[in-house]
Amino acid sequence: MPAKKTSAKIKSPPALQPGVRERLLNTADRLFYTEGVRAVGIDRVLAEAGAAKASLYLHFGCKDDLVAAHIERRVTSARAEIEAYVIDTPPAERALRFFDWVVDMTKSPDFRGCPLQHVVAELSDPEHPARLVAAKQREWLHGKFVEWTRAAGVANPAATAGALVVLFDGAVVASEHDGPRRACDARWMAGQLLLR
Amino acid sequence: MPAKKTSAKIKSPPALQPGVRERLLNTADRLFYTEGVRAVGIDRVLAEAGAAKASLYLHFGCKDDLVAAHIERRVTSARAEIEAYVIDTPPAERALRFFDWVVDMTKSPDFRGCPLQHVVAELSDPEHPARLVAAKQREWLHGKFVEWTRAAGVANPAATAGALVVLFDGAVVASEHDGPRRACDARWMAGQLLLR
DNA sequence: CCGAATATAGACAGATCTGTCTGTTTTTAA
DNA sequence: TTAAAAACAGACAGATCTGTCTATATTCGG
Repeated sequence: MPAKKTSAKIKSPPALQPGVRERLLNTADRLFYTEGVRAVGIDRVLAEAGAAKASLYLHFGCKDDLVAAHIERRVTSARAEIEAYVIDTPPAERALRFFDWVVDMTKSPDFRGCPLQHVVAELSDPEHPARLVAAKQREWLHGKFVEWTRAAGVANPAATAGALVVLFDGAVVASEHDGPRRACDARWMAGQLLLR
Repeated sequence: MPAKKTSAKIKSPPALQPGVRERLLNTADRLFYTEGVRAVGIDRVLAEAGAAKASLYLHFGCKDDLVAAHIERRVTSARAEIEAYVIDTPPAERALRFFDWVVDMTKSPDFRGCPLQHVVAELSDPEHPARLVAAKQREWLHGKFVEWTRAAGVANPAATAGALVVLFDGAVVASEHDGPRRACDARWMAGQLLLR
């Protein structure tokens, strides 16, 4: 019996693989983004995560909440990425710098559009928990645009911020369809809008 | 038994209701757009169309092809609408006029985004018949933008056309999330881009 | 060392999905 | 009038979906 303990000790130098919750979320995040939240069933997630069904329902309650957690993770990581991306740029130039990040993102080999837009397309109920998270993120982004356009000293920061939201959405969707060149088009247009 | 025939004659002054194919497509088009192509099952379409399952599979072959027919219909009607909308506008101003149409569309009470974008979000396979139809429509729209920007006499028609594609996509997506005000933002930006 | 918490494994229920097939009824056309 | 074509009605198969439940194994703190 001590043998078991020994093997257990060897097995867990703190964590050889992440905890089951993390594993589930990693897998769900990848599959949901790649194939769509309605196209991917729970059994798929469980199998690829190597987890038990009870674990999923213990940690997330139901599939809808797992989808929401997936969106939540995307939102959190996007915010951190963006903040880090513009941190070394003078505030006045951050709005334009942001579109460099967008271009980079669309050039990533596994880029497949915006998970927030996908979730809105797939889930028609605006009260779905995942959509509530998405809506908050849109407010956050709009707020950032207001902040950056103010810093840039444009004539009408509020209106310009709205325009930049359109440009961002367009860059992502159009790049999903036509490739990253569209994100470059968007960046160029943002420059036109800001540098005057 | 002649009574039956009589009632049949009365019943069909050529067509009191449209043919079954048309009825199916009407219903599918509405449901697919409103709730999503994966969220709506065949039985739903059959029930609301008042049609038999055999009719659906006779006329459309499989669900994927019904989805493609739904997109095809949207594409056809959009082209006709757009052509009609700009017909009385001088060619040089048609690009901008087009964004008036976009604003109108986003103000429609049952506007819920672009069915083509939705289908791309929902169906991850780029070879899905519905996505092939959508891809063609994007080419068509881009071609229109090239035509209109040429007529407008801008410096670089090709580049401007690409930018307008981004603006269009952004207008539709952002309006789906934030309301038609975003389409107005897009129209304003299109004006900035074209009037010089 | 032991009990509580956590995870696994998988059966199960109940619903729903696409697609096929068999009949019956209605419509249409010769 | 009659035969072929079209539509209806719905059973059925087979797969898949979410969510619950039971039973067993593992992990870990006290």
